[in-house]
Amino acid sequence: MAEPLESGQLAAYFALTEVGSLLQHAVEGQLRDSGGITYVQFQILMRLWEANGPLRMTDLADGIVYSRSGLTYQAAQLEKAGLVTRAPSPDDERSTVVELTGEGRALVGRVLPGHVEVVRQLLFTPLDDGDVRTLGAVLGRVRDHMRAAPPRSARSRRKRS
Amino acid sequence: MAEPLESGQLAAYFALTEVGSLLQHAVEGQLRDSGGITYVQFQILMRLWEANGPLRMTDLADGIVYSRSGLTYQAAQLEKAGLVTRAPSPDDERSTVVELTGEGRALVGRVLPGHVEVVRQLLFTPLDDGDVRTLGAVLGRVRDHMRAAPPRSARSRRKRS
DNA sequence: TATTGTTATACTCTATAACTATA
DNA sequence: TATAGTTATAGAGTATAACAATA
Repeated sequence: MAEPLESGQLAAYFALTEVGSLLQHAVEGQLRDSGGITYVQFQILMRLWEANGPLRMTDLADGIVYSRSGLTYQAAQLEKAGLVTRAPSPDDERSTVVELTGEGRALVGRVLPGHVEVVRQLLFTPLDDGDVRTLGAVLGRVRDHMRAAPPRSARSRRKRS
Repeated sequence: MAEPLESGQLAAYFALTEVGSLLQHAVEGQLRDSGGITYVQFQILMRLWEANGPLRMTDLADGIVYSRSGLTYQAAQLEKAGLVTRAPSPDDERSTVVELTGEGRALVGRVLPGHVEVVRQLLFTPLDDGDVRTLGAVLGRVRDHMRAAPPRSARSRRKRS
């Protein structure tokens, strides 16, 4: 174990981290300027937006790598900003369900186009359709692999099944 | 402007962000456990390690998206930990040159194999050589494009030419 | 005057542990 | 006893602006 990566692997790894980093910073700037929200908050709002309905805190936490207290903090911020509501779940009194307000939905609608534009210009401008398909396929495979083998940090409370 | 992304683009974008995020978290855990350093600190050490000699603060800042004061802070942390030295440049008295100490070099040597192993297991296990080549080529093109068109945040002091 | 870097400050974010309440 | 979530606290990281020194 612990042989060095091949140079091709190293190049791919470095390119991936640099692209991810530059993209994230550009996106963070756009989100701050156009909506006054952070990237984490945007992720939370997007999950709620996609869900098109209320989600439990636990469901929100899955996929967004995060401590539970951190999520509570962010949910409180978003609630203060009037973008989401929190209420006890009818099904399970222990759970809190979070839902997008009209204002939250409006904010996503206002912010998303610019977000998409940044991503398009930075990420997709130099790629043709074949590149995009390939990229999606390869990274999709990697993502599935990562999800299946979650060594995350072996530090959090046992998650799910 | 502001048309939605094609679904293929969206899939590629989501896969990229999720892979980047999961990978970064896994790597952060490994760096903390094996070397007691953060990812940012690791990036700084790696740049110095690759440079194989002293670098000015400004050179260090390039490539690591970062405010200058943030870099000063991290360099101070690394100096306190005995991993780097800082000294005024002989060429330009305004500049500070940062250099890896023996201890810093040893730390990189100690941490890098495990780092590589995490990356290999998470990122490269599900990929064959062709995938890796393609991924590196496509992302390399994106990276070059991003470097050329740096809208970063149009907020920092003008950088370079 | 422009550039390099540091400092002071204030704020945001994050994690850990302790705690409450429900299943 | 286990699970869902919150709170308290404390620390690390970041950015902005003001600053000093050199080119």
